[in-house]
Amino acid sequence: MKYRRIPDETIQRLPMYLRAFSLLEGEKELTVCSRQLAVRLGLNPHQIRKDLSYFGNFGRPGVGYPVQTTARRIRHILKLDKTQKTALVGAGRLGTALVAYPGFSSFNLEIAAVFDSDPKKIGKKIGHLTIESAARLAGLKKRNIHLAILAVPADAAQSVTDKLIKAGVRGLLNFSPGRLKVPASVKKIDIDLASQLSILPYYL
Amino acid sequence: MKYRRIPDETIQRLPMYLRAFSLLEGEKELTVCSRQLAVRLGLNPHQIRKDLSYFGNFGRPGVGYPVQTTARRIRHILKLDKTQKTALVGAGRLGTALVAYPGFSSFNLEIAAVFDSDPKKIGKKIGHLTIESAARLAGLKKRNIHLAILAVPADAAQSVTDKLIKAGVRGLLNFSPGRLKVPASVKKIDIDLASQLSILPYYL
DNA sequence: CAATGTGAACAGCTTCACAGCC
DNA sequence: GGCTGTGAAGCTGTTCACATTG
Repeated sequence: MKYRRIPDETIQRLPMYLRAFSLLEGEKELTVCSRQLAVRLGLNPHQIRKDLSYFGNFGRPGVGYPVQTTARRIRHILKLDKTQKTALVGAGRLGTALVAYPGFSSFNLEIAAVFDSDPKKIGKKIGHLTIESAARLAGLKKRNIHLAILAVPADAAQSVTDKLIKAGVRGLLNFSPGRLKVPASVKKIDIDLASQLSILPYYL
Repeated sequence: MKYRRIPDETIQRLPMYLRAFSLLEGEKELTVCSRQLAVRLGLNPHQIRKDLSYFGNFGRPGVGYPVQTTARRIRHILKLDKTQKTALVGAGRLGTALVAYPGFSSFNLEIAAVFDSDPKKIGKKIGHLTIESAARLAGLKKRNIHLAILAVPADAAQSVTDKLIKAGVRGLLNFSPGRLKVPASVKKIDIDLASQLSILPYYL
């Protein structure tokens, strides 16, 4: 396939594909076809084939997709073949829940540091991590941490973000509501819990 | 404007608009034009005008949008002009964090009941709510609760969902990964934390 | 003159149809 | 015959230009 820009939507579906392929790996399946995958994931087989084809020829006509190879290749594309360290800023209830969240490890994601600005929290432990002062954010670059999760109150979000970016963070998962300005070189994903929930009543 | 189907994306932006208009209400602004709003929200003025125009004539040419009226109308469209009660299923760390989450109330959203299947947790309190047995989910209809947040482990998600739907729930905010089958009459929004985070390394 | 509302142009993603391969 | 990969068609959402209104 000649080069075409890969849609963001395709990237967003890759973790779903990876999860499915990992499961199939565990089930010792050797190959899987787009039709079976589509049933498992509740989407269209054409979509799956198109998505995977953006990255080269994953499958073999007449056979399907080799489970192990494809899993490996998706992991590689998402850069999840090595553990990705993430910093968490905000050791409130949401932050604490995220540290304990069991879903990250299967994607090779690891929360490797926790920061908070509240002096009373600094030095305390969450799981096996010690809460550090926000002043130490600048050290992230040396620790090779380039991803961060933002779980701080809205009024602190922008200033923390600025510090993170100065410290070399280039990917941000933002739980705080409202607008967060980041340079184009930084990828930001917003999860606004209240907005998401407030959409539901509309459909009642 | 003659009737046209309203894009889902437009609905998804309404909470953002509502938040902005609520803020402006607090600032005692009387009107606001799409250009100002666009700057505040970091998007395109055309987009805002198009979005709002789906619901009738909100604004006045030459003037802008009346802050209070528009806020009220968006609240009405989203059915947030009355408090919307939500059930939370899963009193783990994530569930606990959600009960305490401060962002819901400004949208008139209220977590009004908490359920868990662990007998050790039942009867305990989270904030001012008492954790109830999952067996009591069937009573949601009588309590006039039609929305639910699902924060249970993946393997319990489908069976809980089936119970919720039997109990009359018609809107679901789902935090569990993997596919959840719901009838077309039920609106489901998925928040897959691990998938979201695992997209970030791709862009590094 | 300022700003909305909207048909139309545009862009991007999804679905389709089928050629090519196993 | 079964299944992938892909150009093309179809569809949906965004951006634009401008007529219209205050």
